[in-house]
Amino acid sequence: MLQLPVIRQNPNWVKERLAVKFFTETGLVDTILLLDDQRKKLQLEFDTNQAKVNSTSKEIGALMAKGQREEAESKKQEVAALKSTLQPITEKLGEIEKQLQDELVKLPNLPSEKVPEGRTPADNIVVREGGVKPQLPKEAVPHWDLIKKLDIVDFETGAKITGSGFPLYKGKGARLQRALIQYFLDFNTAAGYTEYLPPFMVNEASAYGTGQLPDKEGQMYYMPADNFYMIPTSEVPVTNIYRDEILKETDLPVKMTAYSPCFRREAGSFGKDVRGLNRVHQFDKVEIVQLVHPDNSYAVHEEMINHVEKLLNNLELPYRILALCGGDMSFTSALTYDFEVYSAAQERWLEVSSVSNFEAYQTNRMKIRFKDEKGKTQLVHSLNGSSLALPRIMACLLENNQGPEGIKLPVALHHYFGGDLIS
RNA sequence: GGUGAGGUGGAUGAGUGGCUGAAAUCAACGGUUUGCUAAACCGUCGUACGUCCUUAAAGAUGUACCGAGGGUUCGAAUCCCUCCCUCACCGCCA
Repeated sequence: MLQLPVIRQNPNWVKERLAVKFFTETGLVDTILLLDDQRKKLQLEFDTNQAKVNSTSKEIGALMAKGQREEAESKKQEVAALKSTLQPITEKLGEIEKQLQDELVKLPNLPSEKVPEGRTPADNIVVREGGVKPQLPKEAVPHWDLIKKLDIVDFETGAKITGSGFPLYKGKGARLQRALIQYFLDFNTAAGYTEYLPPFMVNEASAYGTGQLPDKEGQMYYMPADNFYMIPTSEVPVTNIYRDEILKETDLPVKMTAYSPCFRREAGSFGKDVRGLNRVHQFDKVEIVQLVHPDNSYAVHEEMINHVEKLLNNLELPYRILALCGGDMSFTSALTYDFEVYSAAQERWLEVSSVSNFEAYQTNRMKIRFKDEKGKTQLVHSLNGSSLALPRIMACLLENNQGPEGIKLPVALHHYFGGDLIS
């Protein structure tokens, strides 16, 4: 959620930035300012009336103590009159506050100045590429054929147990998942991230805090009996750890990492996007999250990108880093870099990580603040990134490293997997 | 799921209708003292939204908030109702 003072101070600039995201309902900005104005007026009115009620009530107490009952009674009537004028004000104030909140939530985060212009994924800018694309032999096949041949992921049985898009990992496939999770977590904790294993369902307040609600409600699995949501990423529970907290400046940066399965309904997906492991309803992911001083967030963003890049280098996968254009960024992000790995048999790039700076957008909703050296309370900045999402990493490892003897794993995984070959 | 006890500021914890936005202690922060550390002493030490004042900072002032929401009352942390959570015991169970 954008900070009201920011909108107040520079509504036109806000509108300009929103245009970069192709957010056209700029009338919202004016509506918000209008509501804010009304709110202030009503609050002043309420406060002055309520102050009178409070002081008169005290007088009544004093009169009663002195036994002056008649005066007390007449004061009581005064209060009653005040309260009847107060009632409509209170109601109106409540309404306006709710409206203001509702409208405020509809505004996406403002893109940073670094965000490239553009409307579609084609406008994203390749920042850099790394690794080497393998030259695959003619008989090379996509991962959905490989997993069948090797019998390491069983989609049919997953569909029988649950439904399509719920893969059942088996044997070395299950083991590879475990190895990757373990490796990623070790890599992150070695870089100073504290490991968490969070709840996989969250309540409404948490889903709202990171911006899944109300924007992406349909993307989450919902458990109506308890009003819980299955997490679409561990970002949700992990960032919410510090909801409504005021940190000390010396606590910053807070660096957290967590593994979790991720649940996504992926309503509306179709075609080659969903083939095999390319897009599934349940997948595993290790996430990194940081809460940082607002002055540092862009430096930290770079640091996180380098961190994820190192991981991909260690996995010996060809990758590229994209700066997402205004039209392709998420609602809540101020700047996002996507990481894609090259899936050699499908001959396409697959997104495996998205590293974003949210500035104060999430933390304003969650009220995650810190006291600066002057003792002033301000919002921290939040960032997160995948490190990494497993299924597509697995798809690429399988496709890119296939050979006559089987799948050769990168050195970094040998220890974790307990071997160097899937055959 | 049942029964009982609770939920107060960073922590402990007092507060059963007005003098309580909240005692006290601890922690934290600033200072004095000290060769250094410790101790001692002094001071500061909730959040949000407004208003006034100011270039701003600071300051003054109002309102709300003692798990959440509602109610009673002139007046609620305090009484009542609903919900949530925590703890203990029982039941069930990985």
